[in-house]
Amino acid sequence: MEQLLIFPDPAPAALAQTLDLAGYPWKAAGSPEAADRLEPEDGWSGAIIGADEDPEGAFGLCRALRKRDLPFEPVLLLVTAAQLADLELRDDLFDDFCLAPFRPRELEARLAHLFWRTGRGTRPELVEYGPLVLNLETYQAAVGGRPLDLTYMEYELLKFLATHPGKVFTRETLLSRVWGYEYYGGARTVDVHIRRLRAKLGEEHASLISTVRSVGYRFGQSRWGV
Amino acid sequence: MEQLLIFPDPAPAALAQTLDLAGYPWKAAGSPEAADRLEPEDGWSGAIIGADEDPEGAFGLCRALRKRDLPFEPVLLLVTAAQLADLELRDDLFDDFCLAPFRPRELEARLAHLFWRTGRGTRPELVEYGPLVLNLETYQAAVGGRPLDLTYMEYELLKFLATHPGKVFTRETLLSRVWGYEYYGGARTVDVHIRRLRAKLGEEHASLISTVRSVGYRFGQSRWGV
DNA sequence: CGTCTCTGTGAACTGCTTGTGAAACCATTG
DNA sequence: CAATGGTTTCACAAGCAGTTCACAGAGACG
Repeated sequence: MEQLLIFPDPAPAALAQTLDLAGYPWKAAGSPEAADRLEPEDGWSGAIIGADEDPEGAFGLCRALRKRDLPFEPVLLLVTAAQLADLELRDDLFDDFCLAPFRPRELEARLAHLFWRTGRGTRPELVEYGPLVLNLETYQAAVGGRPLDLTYMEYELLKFLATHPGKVFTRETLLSRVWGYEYYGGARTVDVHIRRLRAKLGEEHASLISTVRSVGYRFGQSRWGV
Repeated sequence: MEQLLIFPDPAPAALAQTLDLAGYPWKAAGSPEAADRLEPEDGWSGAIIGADEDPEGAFGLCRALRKRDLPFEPVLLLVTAAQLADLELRDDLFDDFCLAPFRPRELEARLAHLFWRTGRGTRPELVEYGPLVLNLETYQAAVGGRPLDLTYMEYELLKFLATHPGKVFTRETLLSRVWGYEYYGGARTVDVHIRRLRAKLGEEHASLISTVRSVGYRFGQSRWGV
């Protein structure tokens, strides 16, 4: 069986012991670079990221994992009770979480359930909204049946917006969530990428992205009902 | 928002309290038949199934929910530590689980994440008063079902008023609370914005904002019914 | 090493938002 | 009824936020 990626390095004793007892092979890595270096031929089967000691490093690793091409590995986050509130805006960085300190039985159950449901292909590889379709596996996009030729950042920005339809994001939020938390750039960057997206979407669908003056940008229409 | 289905009936006090505090509407049902009978028009938005007291009934309900046609509702299972082993062969009956007794924060976080990954988004933060609805996430407003096209300051002013219904604010207070504490502007500024708001609310609803002569403005009815 | 595309930024341009003064209007009071 | 003080309405100008454009550095690729 493929290996699990553990953060941080060295792996917390309780975690290592639990995984060994449960029969999961694993390797610890302390950074995205280390994770790349240690990665098995056929990729990681999943990751358990401890966020209790070094939250920044932990979320950075999550982000790095999510940015990679597929195959996609399920991410289980270990957090303290105090960190629960922080998860709110980071839903896209993990697939399940477990409170630390954890019960070995609970962690095992979560791992088993996580593998079960990702093995089932529960993860949506398509993002659809109205005429827009994003294929997350092939990095392709289409609107109204017409394929879109998007660059990397354009795709990432559109993906983020399309997975949160209706919600308004400030430029700062977009910069941190799409470009990265450490990124420090001007707000014009966002404007111009929005403009390029609208141009590629074509006149007909340019209105998929609307401007909310003095606030930011919104993709699609509001969702009053849900 | 649609309602959550709770098992068993009556709902455990801790669960009911947590959901009420978090703002999730819910109904308890003790059997698949009761769940069908109580189901809202637009279906359940999800289910929280307590399996600690009556495991057979709980899993029976899960099975019944999974047998139904779409729409598919996410199922969160509450289990005791002793029951973790039972989950092994029942992966298909639930989408996430939480150990009981649970921490309210953890349950909330699991609900939010569950809704996020099943594509239902989180609950929109709404401010409602009579026919008026403000969606704080999408920066949209509607009155009597009709969308309002408000500018930034109009929206901010209306939001402030609508979150303090019945209370009278002087122009000075509004200037400092809505425009900012350091803002020094004329009192006419408030008047004109109130006027623009009333115009956009339409003749029918313009009276939502009433003038209190020599004092200021009030949103909604006074608490004395006058 | 050269070429090409992608990406970020400064600057000009445009249109809408916003604040303001003045005038009309209204309620209250003497 | 007239006087007064407060409110509504109007029109307009200044400023600001968003759009658009052109360009240069970075990075990928052959």
